[in-house]
Amino acid sequence: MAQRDGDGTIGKALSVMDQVANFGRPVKFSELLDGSEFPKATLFRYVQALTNQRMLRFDPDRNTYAPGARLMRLAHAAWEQSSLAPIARPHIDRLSEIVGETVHLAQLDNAQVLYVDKRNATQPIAMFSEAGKVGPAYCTGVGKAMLAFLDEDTLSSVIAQQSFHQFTPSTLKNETELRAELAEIRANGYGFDREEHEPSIICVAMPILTPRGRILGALSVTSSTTRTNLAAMEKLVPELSKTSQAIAAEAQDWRFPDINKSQTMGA
Amino acid sequence: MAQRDGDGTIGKALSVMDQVANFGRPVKFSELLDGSEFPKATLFRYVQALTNQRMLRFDPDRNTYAPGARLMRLAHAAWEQSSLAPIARPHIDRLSEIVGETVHLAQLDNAQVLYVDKRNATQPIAMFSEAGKVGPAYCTGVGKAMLAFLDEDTLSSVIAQQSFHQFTPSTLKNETELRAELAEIRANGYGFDREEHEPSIICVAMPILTPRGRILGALSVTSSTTRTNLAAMEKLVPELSKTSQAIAAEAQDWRFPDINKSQTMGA
DNA sequence: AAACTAAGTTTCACATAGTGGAACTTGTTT
DNA sequence: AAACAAGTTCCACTATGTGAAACTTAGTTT
Repeated sequence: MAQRDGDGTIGKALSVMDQVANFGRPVKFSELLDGSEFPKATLFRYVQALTNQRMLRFDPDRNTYAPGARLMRLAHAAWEQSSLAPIARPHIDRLSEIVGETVHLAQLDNAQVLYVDKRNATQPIAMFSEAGKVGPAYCTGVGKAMLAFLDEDTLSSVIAQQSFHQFTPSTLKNETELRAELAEIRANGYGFDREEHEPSIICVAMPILTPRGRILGALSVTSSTTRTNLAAMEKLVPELSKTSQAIAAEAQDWRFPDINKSQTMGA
Repeated sequence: MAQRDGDGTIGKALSVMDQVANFGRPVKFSELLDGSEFPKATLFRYVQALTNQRMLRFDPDRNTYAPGARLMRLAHAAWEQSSLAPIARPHIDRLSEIVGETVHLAQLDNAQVLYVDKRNATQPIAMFSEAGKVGPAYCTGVGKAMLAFLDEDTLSSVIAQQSFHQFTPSTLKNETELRAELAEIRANGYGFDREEHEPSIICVAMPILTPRGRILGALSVTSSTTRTNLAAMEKLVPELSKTSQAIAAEAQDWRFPDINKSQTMGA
C-alpha cells in the first residue's frame, strides 16, 4: 500500500504526503515517525517544508498535520485537464436523468479505480463515493470493465498489485477467477458488480474506449438489491453504451485551445 | 502570481506544479522552460520525477504535461480533513433548498478565496468542478467577508497581495476603499458583492466565525441583477446567519475519531 | 537527399543541498 | 522536582541535485 519512491527528495516528500493522506485524520508527528522509513530529523524537515508550501496544514492546538489546501487548487487543474469529467459531464447528466440511479465515472490510476465524477440517484442510497476517492479495481464494476481492455503487459502488472481482499462472499478470490471474469466482460462489452465490494450493492459498468481500443475510463450505474436486480440493470446497457460512445467521440476531438496568454483569472 | 519557493528541492518542484497548473491546458516542455527560473537540465529532471510520481501526466502523442491523477486522491483527503465542507454539507443543502439560489462555501488560502463546496439549486454536486477553484479576495462577497475578520497583521499582509484588478466599474480600486468596506462588513456582520467581480452578478456573504472570533470560512448566496436585487438578497441574512452559526458550532465540537488503527479501506 | 534548426535527452565534474546521530528544549506525567 | 516523552535544532559529512555543454532525435528548409 505504501507508495514506493525512487525519485530522490521529491519522491520521498510525496511518500510522506501519501502517508498523511492515508491516515484519514489529522496526525501527530510522532505517529508519522513510527512507521516511517525516515529518521526523525529528516522527516521533520520534510513535514516542515511541506507545511510551508501549504501541502500540509499544521494545527497548532492539537499538534497535528493534515493534507493542505494547495492540493485542492492543483487537483482542480488536474480534474479539468487530466480527467474525462469535464467532457463527460453533460452526457452523465443526461444518463443520470434517464436511469434515475447513481452514476459513476472512473479512471484507472496506479492499479486502482479513481472516481472522477458522480451523479446521485433521485432516491439516494447510503454509500459515499466522491470525486478523488479511490477504490479497488478487482471487485468494482468500473474497475473490472477497465481491466478487461488493458494490454497483457499492463494487465499482469496491475493484477499483481491487487490485494484480493474478501469484502463479501462474492468477491473474486484470485487472479484466475478475475481473468475468467475479464474474458467474459471483453466478450460482452460490459460487466457487473455482483455485490463484490459491498453487500446488496450491484452495478452495470461499461468501458469508455477510443476507436483504436485504448481504455479511457468507465461508466457505471449503481443500485441495490433491495430495489432491483441484475437482469433489470442489464436493460440499461444500450443507454450506457450510447453514453460511453458519445464521451469517447468527444474525447478524441477535444483539443485545448492554442491561445497562449489568455488567463482572465484576476489576482 | 508565481509561487515563491524557499523550501529547497520540494519548494522548487512544487513551483513547477503550480506553473503547469496555471497554464490551464497541457503544456510542452519548452513552454515551461521559457519563463522558468531553472536551467533546462534541472527543469527536465523535476518534470521527469513529477511524472514518475504521477503528479504530472505526460501525453506522448502531443508531448505535453498536465497535472496528474495523484493530486485528486490527495485533494480528496485534503477536502475531507482540512476543509469545512464535510461538516457544512448538510447545512448547505438545507440553505440551498430554502433560498433556491447558488450557495458557495469558501475558505481563505494564501490571500485568495478557495471555494470548497457549492450548491447549484437544481444541479447536483460535481466536486472538483467547483471545489478547488480559486478567486480574488478583494472583490468577492466571501472574500471580503473573511478579510473583515482577520487580525491586523494578517490582514495587511493579505491586502498587500491583492492585485486590485478592475474587473467591473464597481470593483474596489485600492486598499483605502477596501478597508472602508471591511469596516462596514465588520459592523453589519455580513457583506455584499455589488457586481464587483462579474457584471450583473451579486451576492450576500456571511463569515463563519469561531466563538472566539477566529475566521473559519464564509458562506454566500449568489444571484443576478436580472432576477433580483440587493435589498431582496438582504432578506436572506437571517437564514445565512443561522447556517453559519450551525456550521461554526459543529466545527468546534468536531474531533476526528481517536481510534488509531482502523483503516478498513482494502487495497 | 543533404543541410539546417529546434526540441528533447544524457553526461559528468562540481558543490550545494539534504542527511541523520546526537544533543537540546519544551511540555507533560509520576 | 525528577523522569519521561514529544518536538526542535545542530553540525560535520557526503550523497544528491546541479547545469553547461554535448548529443540525439524529429521536423523543416534549401
